[in-house]
Amino acid sequence: MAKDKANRPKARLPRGFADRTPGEIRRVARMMETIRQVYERWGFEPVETPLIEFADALGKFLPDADRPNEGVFAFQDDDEQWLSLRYDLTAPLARMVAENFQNVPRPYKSYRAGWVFRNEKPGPGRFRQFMQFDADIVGAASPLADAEICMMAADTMEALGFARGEYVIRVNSRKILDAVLDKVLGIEGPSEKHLGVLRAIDKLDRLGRDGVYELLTDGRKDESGAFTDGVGLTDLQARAVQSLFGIEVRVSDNSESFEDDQQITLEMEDGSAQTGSISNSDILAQMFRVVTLTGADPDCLRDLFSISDHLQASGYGTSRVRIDPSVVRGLEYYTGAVFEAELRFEVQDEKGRPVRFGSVGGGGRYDGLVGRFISQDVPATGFSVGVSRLAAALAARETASADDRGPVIVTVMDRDAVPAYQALTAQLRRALGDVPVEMYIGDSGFKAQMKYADRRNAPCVIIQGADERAAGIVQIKDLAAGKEAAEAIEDRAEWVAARPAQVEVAYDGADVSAIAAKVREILS
RNA sequence: GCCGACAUAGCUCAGUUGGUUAGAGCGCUAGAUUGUGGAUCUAGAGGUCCCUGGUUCGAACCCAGGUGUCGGUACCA
Repeated sequence: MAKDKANRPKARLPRGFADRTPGEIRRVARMMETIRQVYERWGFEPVETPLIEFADALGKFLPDADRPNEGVFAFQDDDEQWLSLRYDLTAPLARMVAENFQNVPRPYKSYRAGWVFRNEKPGPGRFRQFMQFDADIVGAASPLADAEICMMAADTMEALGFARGEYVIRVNSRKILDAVLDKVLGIEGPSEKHLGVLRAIDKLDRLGRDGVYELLTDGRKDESGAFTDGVGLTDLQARAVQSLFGIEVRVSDNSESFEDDQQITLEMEDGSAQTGSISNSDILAQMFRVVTLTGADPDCLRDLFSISDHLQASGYGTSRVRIDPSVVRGLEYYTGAVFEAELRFEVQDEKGRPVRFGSVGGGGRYDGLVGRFISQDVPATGFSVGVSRLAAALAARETASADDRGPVIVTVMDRDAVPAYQALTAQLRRALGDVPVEMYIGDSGFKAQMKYADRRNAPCVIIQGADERAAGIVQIKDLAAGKEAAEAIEDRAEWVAARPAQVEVAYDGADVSAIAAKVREILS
């Protein structure tokens, strides 16, 4: 025990990191297995890379950069080379493919899961260590690959238990953004303004259309009074940008079903709304109209038209994968299609406030990433599931799930009989298969053992004292049923005498079948 | 990084225009109950009142600086 209060370390966790509970761990493990099965069925194969890479292999933060620790956890090896904890699973894959370029089949379809780390300010539901589950196709330039990723993402969401309409995979293309911005801004290629516009659009869901307009023009003051610089577009330019990216596609309130080509509402920049049966082709037609109005080359829409066709051919309509011009994402390395998996339902947190989970995954085409390492262009596209956020969403929907359940506990009434309890525990464990069973191994009395069982969330406890042993029986107490009965407790003496939720079962010291049968009944 | 709020028991928080032994609820440990978690009653344990300095006869309270937490915002390859 630490007697020296002044100098003992404080038990604490760095911001943005979290301990994980039994329920979470089991839930995530089950989810990951589900995702894995979907990916395998689509013909993807597993591959794993380490948590640590050379810093220069991960991106723009080079060992000699001013602040090698900005955004990424980095440290120097004993040979002074900078190493980094990976911040996503895409950059390491690109490195791995480039390093083994001669040996991988192309197109190379692979998946991997693991912890990634970001050294940035955490927020609610955002951590500095979190789990991602990626699937990527390297070496396929065709929109077929993008369409496949989108469809598989939709399959994954449904396999995880999200009904059609509870989620949607939204798709857009960076090429359209690039082409239209070149025209509107009058600047070819990437620029400060260009980036600023994309960042502003990316905040549409949080700030709303007016907030985005402020960011596009003169800047915006947030609720704490801090000021964010605007991009400095003219009113005309800002409105031109919003005419394309401001097309909001939302499910109309009276839509009960989530069939394909459902009733949806298109809100136009001029404030009008058009409601009707709208398909991805309809959305594309709308985008085509706006693109040509800005004078941009409509060829930028080619990929999305192609993806739309492939989706339709495979029977994936707007209820699953929907083209949406407001998707921006991952600003730096995406070169074409971009995807985002969005949850469309709300849940309440423990304080009753509504929580929107929003984006739980995303990805896109990154044709330049592998090419950074070798003198060859290698097209690639992929998708990443934010496992931690998804798990939080699933947990918030479920109440008291089996994931939280503890073991059946054999209590120790008299210490002298421990060998008999051990025998009973071993027999029961064998008879119950995958149901966990344990004997109480602490030092406390019987009452404390019941508290322990309660805290472990045990489904039931096995009780055998001298009386029971003499009579050839054990008591089985159903803790959950007991808890329910306890709501009506008035007088303790009566309550204890009645022994609610407790049954006697025959046990001769060898045959646990009757006990096992009763336990199974309680578990079911 | 910028803006703001907050910092008292394990948790949620009260507190005094600056005054002596710093409180509540919940939780925890135990007793009432030789063998039953959750009800009730009782008792107990648990605090450098974030840190440092200043003002004062006297600071948990006022002032300054620091640190930390939370929220917003920016960045997010």
